[in-house]
Amino acid sequence: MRNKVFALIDANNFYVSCERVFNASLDKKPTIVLSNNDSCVVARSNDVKKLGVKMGQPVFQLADLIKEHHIQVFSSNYSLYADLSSRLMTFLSQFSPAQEIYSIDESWLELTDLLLDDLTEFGRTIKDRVWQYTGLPVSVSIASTKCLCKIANKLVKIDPAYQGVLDLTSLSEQELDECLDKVPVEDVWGIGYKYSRFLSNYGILTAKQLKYADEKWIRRYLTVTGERIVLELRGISCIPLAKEQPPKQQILSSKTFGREITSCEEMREALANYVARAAEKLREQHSLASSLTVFLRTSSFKTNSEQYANSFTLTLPYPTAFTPELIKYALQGLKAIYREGYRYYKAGVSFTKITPEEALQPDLFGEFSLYEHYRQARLMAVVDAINRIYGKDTLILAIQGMTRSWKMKQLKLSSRFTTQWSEILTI
DNA sequence: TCTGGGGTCCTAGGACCC
DNA sequence: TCTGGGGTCCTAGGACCC
Repeated sequence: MRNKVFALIDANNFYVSCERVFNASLDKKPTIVLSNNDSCVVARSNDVKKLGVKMGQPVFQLADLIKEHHIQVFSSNYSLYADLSSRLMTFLSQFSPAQEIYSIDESWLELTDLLLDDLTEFGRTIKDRVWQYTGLPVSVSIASTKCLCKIANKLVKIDPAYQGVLDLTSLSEQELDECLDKVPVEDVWGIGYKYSRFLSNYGILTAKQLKYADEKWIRRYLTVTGERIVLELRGISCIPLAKEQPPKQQILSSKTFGREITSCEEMREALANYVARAAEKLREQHSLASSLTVFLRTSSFKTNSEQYANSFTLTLPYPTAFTPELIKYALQGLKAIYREGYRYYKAGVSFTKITPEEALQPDLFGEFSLYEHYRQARLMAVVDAINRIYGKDTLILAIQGMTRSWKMKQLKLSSRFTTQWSEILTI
């Protein structure tokens, strides 16, 4: 059997690069993008990385640095990033019939059957064309397994000599091992904080050492996923390309509030909004949910005030994606766990036991009526269509509230250049 | 003052079945 | 004396990812 060939295309500093697409003045300026509520750093330009700013670092710790280096600061503009991501993925799909969209800024292409004789050249073509057509800088890494692609991706970002493209399939086994020796074990895809600490206790510190570890021993302590990583490092492909996106088995909507919530009224309003958002996602993938979990918590960073966290799971009498129904049950769950006297900073809702809408089982004896179900589905389809065309939250339920003073902070938001006519770039 | 959000996979253990 | 063997399904918890 012929060895497989995969390419991983990964956008560099994706959120920062998105901000730069429509704002050329940012090109040479150090720039960061913040998480929800403008709290943590989630994307950094290269010069900011060099200043030692860490992924996930709270921005309040950086006040001096931002002033000193004139760092440009942006709130997360997900409408913009999602749209540019979709352009990028569509553009990449022309380079191979087999594509897996892995995250908002990463895509795999399988190149096994393409019979390319110069893979590095092919990688350069992808990189240059993406830049030309989307304005996004990407790195391309090519290898015989997905795990090795991820390794190549680390190397390509460390060493500018590769100029953004690295093909590991052209290397001899010995050259490959030299590369693996440069990668710390915690940078291997699938090895997180706990596993890397465990492995280093046994003297396994690099990707190369993991490659030559006893796979049976690894399986015992790192389960079958660990064994797969070892085999993938040896060039045996165990993680196939996932072309189809299976429907989600869990849909979650949760946020920290812009300020702490202390009244049940506001909590009900916030929760209703989270349910509405999650229900939209549910309908987007044509699914129904039959289980719902509500959770809330106080801030664990506030050590001086009393802590409380709880969750409540309900099983619904029948699967549904009807927002008013889901809100009704979520509020029942909330009633069971809400306690007066705490300062809540986060809440959310999660749907599980998700089934496709066409697999709906009519209930002979219960309160469920198929006729009612279709009426509800049509109503939601109209609401979703209106919100899609005229902007989200054009139509909402009264309980979702008009002021939403608890909403998250986004003080440094750029324009939604590509998805809102009113915010289109003017020259 | 201030600390993200949304997912997946795997395993162990309990309940239950014939 | 001696109390089976082989399964499935579900959930919680722990690991990981971007």
